[in-house]
Amino acid sequence: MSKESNTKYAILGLLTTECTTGYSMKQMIDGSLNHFWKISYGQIYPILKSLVEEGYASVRITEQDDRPAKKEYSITAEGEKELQLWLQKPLQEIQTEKNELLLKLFFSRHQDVANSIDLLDQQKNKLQDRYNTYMGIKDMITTELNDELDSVYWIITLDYGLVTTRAAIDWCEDSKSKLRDQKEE
Amino acid sequence: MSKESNTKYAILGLLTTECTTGYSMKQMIDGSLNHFWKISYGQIYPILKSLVEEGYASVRITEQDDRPAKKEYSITAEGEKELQLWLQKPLQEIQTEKNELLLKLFFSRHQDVANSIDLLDQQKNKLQDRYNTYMGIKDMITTELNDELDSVYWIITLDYGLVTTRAAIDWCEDSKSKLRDQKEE
DNA sequence: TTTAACATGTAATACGTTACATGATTAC
DNA sequence: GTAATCATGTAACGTATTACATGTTAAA
Repeated sequence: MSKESNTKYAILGLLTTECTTGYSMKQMIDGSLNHFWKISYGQIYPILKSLVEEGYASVRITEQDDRPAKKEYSITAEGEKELQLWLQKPLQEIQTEKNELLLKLFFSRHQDVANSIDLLDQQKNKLQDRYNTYMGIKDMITTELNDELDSVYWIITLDYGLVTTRAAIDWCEDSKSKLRDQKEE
Repeated sequence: MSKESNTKYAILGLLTTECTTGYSMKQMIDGSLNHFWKISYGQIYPILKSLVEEGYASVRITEQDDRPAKKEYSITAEGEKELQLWLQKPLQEIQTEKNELLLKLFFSRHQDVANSIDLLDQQKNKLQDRYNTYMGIKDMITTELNDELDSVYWIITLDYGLVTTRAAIDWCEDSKSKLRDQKEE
């Protein structure tokens, strides 16, 4: 049983949105799926090709007056069926996500506490930036797209980023306190 | 500028603990670093070899009466210096962690809401199991190892797992409510 | 005797990124 | 003219997993 990657389904799913070209998919992923998925052109184009070969998508080349020609992909009936099957398939085990900060802290026993606190501050800043970005997107969705039926799912996925990032930010502060307390002892 | 992997430093760091063999490192990682790092034998043994070649570690073969012979590694002065440098190096950018559930939810607009709720329940159960495991380890550390100086860092890394998992569990419930609300409309 | 735990290692494969390569069109 | 955006693609490389391969010792 191979641990089949979901990347293929990310592309297939994007074919059900307004994304029809490899280029626009990349933009969509970098923009809206950014906090839970990423993908490079080095994967997108070969996967699109293979989706056509498998019968899950079709292509046609569209000439444009004002832009370079593009390949427009659309999902086939078979592709939609395949997507449905994947959506209904049970989730795989949650994989451990590597965390550089935690790895460093784990080996920081003989290290100066000041350095650990500095690392925690670095992380907190990065997390705070991320949090603000998500908040900005959420505001945009709730004010501009409140009528869209789809927006519930957008909000849900964004909220995941927000709540877990918030928890991580608070943890940074907590951990700094713990380290300062220990220093005094 | 290559995006140098931290895996080498995970091994180097383990050499500062009671772990001296590839086998015991694997156990340690699967046990105690489990929520923020993982590694396979296919990486451990080649990396240990390369650490020796780089002068960061040394080996000796130890025969045992009751067990198969093992290779015991120790960190060298140079290795410790290298580890220090890494500990003090600024954190890389936080990478986006792929999340199968969020990917599925993002493409669930035309899907039956019941299926989305089912996926959220699956995730919640997995998260709850994980949370309980972390709690068990934390109890063990706080009751049995409270005297150890090192325990602060263990607690901190564990707490990260606890607070982010807790946040994710709550998010699952929230999201289920949101989907149910929308269904009624 | 056979299973589990201890112990080490390599080869094939999968997955993903980055660099490379090309070229059109638009806006400054 | 030149930078930015649009647009597609491949080759080389890095990273990590899995399967394969081997063997010891202890406990049931």
